[in-house]
Amino acid sequence: MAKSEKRDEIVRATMELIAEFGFHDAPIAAIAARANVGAGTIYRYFANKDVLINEIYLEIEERLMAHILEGYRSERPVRERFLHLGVGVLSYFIRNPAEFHYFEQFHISPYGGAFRRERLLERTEYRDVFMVLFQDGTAQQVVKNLPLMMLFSLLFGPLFTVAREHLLGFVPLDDQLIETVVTTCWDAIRQ
Amino acid sequence: MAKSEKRDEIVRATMELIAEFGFHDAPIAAIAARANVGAGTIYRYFANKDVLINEIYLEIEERLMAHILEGYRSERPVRERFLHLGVGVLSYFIRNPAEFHYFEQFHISPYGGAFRRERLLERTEYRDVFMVLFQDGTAQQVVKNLPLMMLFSLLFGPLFTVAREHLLGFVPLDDQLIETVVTTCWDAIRQ
DNA sequence: CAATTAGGAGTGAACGTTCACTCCTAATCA
DNA sequence: TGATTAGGAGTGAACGTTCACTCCTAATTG
Repeated sequence: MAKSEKRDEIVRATMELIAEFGFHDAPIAAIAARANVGAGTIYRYFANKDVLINEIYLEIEERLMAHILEGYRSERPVRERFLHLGVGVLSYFIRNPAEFHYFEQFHISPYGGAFRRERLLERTEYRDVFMVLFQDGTAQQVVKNLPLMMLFSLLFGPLFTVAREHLLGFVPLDDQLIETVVTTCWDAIRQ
Repeated sequence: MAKSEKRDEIVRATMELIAEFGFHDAPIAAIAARANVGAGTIYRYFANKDVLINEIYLEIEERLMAHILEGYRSERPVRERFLHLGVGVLSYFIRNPAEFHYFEQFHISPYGGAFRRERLLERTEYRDVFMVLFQDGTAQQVVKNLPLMMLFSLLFGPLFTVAREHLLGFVPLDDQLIETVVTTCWDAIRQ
């Protein structure tokens, strides 16, 4: 196994276990077993469990961004960009359940709150692309004039909730319905 | 202290600690200390920690329902009922931060998934009032013809996300903006 | 063969849970 | 009515278990 393969296995194993059992029930011993490495090996790649947990979040964010920015054209109309990004987020997560559950649990837990507070002033690709989109939208008066974070919430709230319901088996999602959900979110924020 | 006062103190302490530190960092010792009871006392009221955690969720749900059903008139038009319930949920949670954070963490964690699966076939006041509302809406063709759980998601997704952003200090919410958020959700689901 | 990396038994701390005991209240008795 | 006893809620030290993390040996690499 190549060096970075081991790191990847640890990340994958941790993500899967926390997605399935939660932060409170994913001990290092279980992570090591699922990753097929020794417990000590984990500490060669990560200073401690908290660092591991935080880094996984960053990795998921990166992969998600890479996916939704594929084919994204910032010169297109606001509505088209909105649909592209919304569909991108939703389709990525329902194709990657473990990443989704991990992402959500992290985001809602005190980890997520602390993380976002530290990041408040940082510029991130993640924030920028959505910020620019919504700013364009309000400037062109095609989007309601609401606080930026509220527009965020009106997109991500439904997306995450629908993804969760789908993954729990409470609502069937296909490409057609994904499109419908995002269009419906657009109906909410459009002027 | 009357008998049930102790139970209430335990519930309150657990809720606050889990809201602030998460499931993984709210040990029984800390709960007992904050509730001003002995550790053993907790086990006179709850069989074990898992039972305690699940019962608190039920209690929050009850209190929330009691709040939003106050003044609810099921004979009024769909839009008016929708606004009443939406505003009720959002205003309850931003006035009760610990309950909100607890509710969210529970809901998104594996606890929540297991809980909802067990409950699938049960009838609950909670489900009924929203189900009837959305059924009326689609029957009267004032609401989009979408799966019930998707209509749920299009209301609760934004509400919870906005509440979270507000409680983390990322968006200021007043009665005026609460009304705006719910109206905006209505724009999403209305035909 | 030296240097680096991996492994997993070992470690002390912290965990949920228990249990022998202490009050305090209220029923019973003289 | 005052004295005695019974009952049960409350307690926190103690228990066995599990945890995150360390450290020394073994394996691998160049």
